[in-house]
Amino acid sequence: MATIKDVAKQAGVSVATVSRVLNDNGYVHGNTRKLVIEAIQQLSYKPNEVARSLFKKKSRLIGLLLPDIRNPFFPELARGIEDEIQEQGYQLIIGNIDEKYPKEMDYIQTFQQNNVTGIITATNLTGRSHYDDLSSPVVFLDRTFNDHPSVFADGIEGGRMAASELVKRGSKRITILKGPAQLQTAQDRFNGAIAWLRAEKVDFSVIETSSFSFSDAEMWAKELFEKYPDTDGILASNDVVAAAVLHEALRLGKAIPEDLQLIGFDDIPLSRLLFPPLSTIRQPAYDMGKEAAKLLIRLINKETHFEKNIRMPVMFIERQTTRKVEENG
Amino acid sequence: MATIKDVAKQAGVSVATVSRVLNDNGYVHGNTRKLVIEAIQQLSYKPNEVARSLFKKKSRLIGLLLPDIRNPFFPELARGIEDEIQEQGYQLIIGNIDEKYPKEMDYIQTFQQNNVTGIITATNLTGRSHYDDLSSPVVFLDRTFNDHPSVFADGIEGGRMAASELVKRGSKRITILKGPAQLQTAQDRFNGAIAWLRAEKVDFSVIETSSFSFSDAEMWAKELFEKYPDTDGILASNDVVAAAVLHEALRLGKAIPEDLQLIGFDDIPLSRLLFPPLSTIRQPAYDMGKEAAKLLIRLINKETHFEKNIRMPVMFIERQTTRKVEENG
DNA sequence: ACCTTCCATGTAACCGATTACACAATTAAT
DNA sequence: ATTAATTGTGTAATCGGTTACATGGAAGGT
Repeated sequence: MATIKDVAKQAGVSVATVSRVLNDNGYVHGNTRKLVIEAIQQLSYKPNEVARSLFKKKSRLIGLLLPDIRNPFFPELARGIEDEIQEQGYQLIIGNIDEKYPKEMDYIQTFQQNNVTGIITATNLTGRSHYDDLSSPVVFLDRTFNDHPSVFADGIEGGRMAASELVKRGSKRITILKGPAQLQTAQDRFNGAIAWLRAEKVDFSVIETSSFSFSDAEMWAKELFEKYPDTDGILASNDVVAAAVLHEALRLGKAIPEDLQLIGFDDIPLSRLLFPPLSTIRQPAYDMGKEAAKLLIRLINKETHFEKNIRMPVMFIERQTTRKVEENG
Repeated sequence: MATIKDVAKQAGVSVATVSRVLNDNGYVHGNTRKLVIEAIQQLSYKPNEVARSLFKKKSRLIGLLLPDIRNPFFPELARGIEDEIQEQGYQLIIGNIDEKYPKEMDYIQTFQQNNVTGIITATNLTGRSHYDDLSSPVVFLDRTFNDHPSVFADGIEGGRMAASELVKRGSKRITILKGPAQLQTAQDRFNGAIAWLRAEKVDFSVIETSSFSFSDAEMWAKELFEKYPDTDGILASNDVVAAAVLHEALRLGKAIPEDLQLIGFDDIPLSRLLFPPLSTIRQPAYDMGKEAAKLLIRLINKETHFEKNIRMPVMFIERQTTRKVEENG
């Protein structure tokens, strides 16, 4: 790889001049600039980002912290982020945390050692302020944390929407699968739903759950149909859980959506591939990623006067686990 | 952030000595070492990886090139890689290529500018040798390319296995969805299947396809059942395509697996969530990621005498789109 | 006692960029 | 014409590490 010195020699100028044309600052004579550009092309020179980063104390790297990229919601976020930052010349370093505090600390540490210029975190460990004394800006994605900048979907509205769509389509005895207690986003959905159901005086029951894993969800699905065999509308804590409920319902011979309606949450790619295709409350994951990236870049550029906490709209996606409004009970 | 100079001053030694204890090389007196270690802890000093990388011309970063992280097969690979390299203190930079050559070139460029110490690529652009003159080692994952180091699943055996399982369970008129022509892995599966079917003189037909996308697959599924309405065993080019076929078959009222058996390929997380859960040929994606990472690290460390082209075994995962062997034909 | 070898440590060059500062040449202003 | 401001370029310090080399003292061999 050619260095800035090689370019300088080739163009017959000093490295400072080369650097000036590279960064387009300071004074450079037109002819000199041409010579330098030619030299750069001839040597197909690309500046060494590491050297830059060392001097500037800022790289073009952005760190992304996720619970687990295998969870189908996160690739969407990651891709949204990447598409946005890539245009600005940034790169993504990812770290899977598995809800483990030491891993999170480790990654934050390493990110800093690598001079990352910003961090986006979608992890769920709360109550610790390990994000407070970082030199680089941090954006919280799919969660909020104190008054830190954040991008999140409107879970309360989502819960309300799910409940009302179910009732509007004729369900009378709703069962809600309450998501993990430590996840604010899951609680928002739950609270949004029960607030609406109470206000509307609709009968409902609750099954407590503690994870989003499919195999756990299979158990809760069984529990659900044992405890509340005559429920006719289920609000799952997310789409993976909804898939498990759907399985169990079909296994029990329930007609969906005729006997039983079901709404998930997230709209992961899987949801439309289920049978019947799952009605769900969509979080715009890809766009949330994009927004988080935009927000982060604004923070990096020290812009002012922009919204630092972005609530993204959710949307009811009507598929075939809910009935048509016309045919409601 | 404290620097090595701060540590040196605090411990009353030179930076060289600090560096020696950090890297555990050269001579350092026991007492001096203790002083340095204390200073490091007091200042909670962490070496700046950027400075290291600049001098060594090698970072602790590994580049990963993928078609699209949203495709459910790739998060598994990525996670396998990450778990392996993370133990060795490496970080992952990811790039989504979308099968676009300029994007691939861009990322390779940027990786080099960042001194990545190795690259793992799971992209599908062939016929160009843009990997030939890189200074860092490259591992091809889920594909092979000339004699470059690679990790891949045994597609030929997978195709053979899928065909034979279908026939063993009673299917007589097989239809094969032939995957995209430019993907070697897809062709291997196809060739493995038809070779076996021909040898066994089993009747089969072929539907040509050109992508792995679900919406395209919905069309091919329709085409399939129009052209070959009496097929009783389908071999899909992967699990996403299988999901589309499953939808169409259920829509047409086929009894699965009684009237029609179906086998996918990959075993993505979705597959067990389909209804009925999909029988498939499993590629050990997570382990393939791990193996690729191990292989890359061996190359980085310039080890010798190890296998540079690793063929991973595939496995038939029996779920409910195939019949039991006992109840066959 | 003298020479060699091993230890222990420090000084300074180096990695490849950016930029403060110095200086010369040109242009503008009075 | 003289001074001031602008333009163009180079030298060298700097970022934070690693390591080649130099140096000096202690230990070992004859």
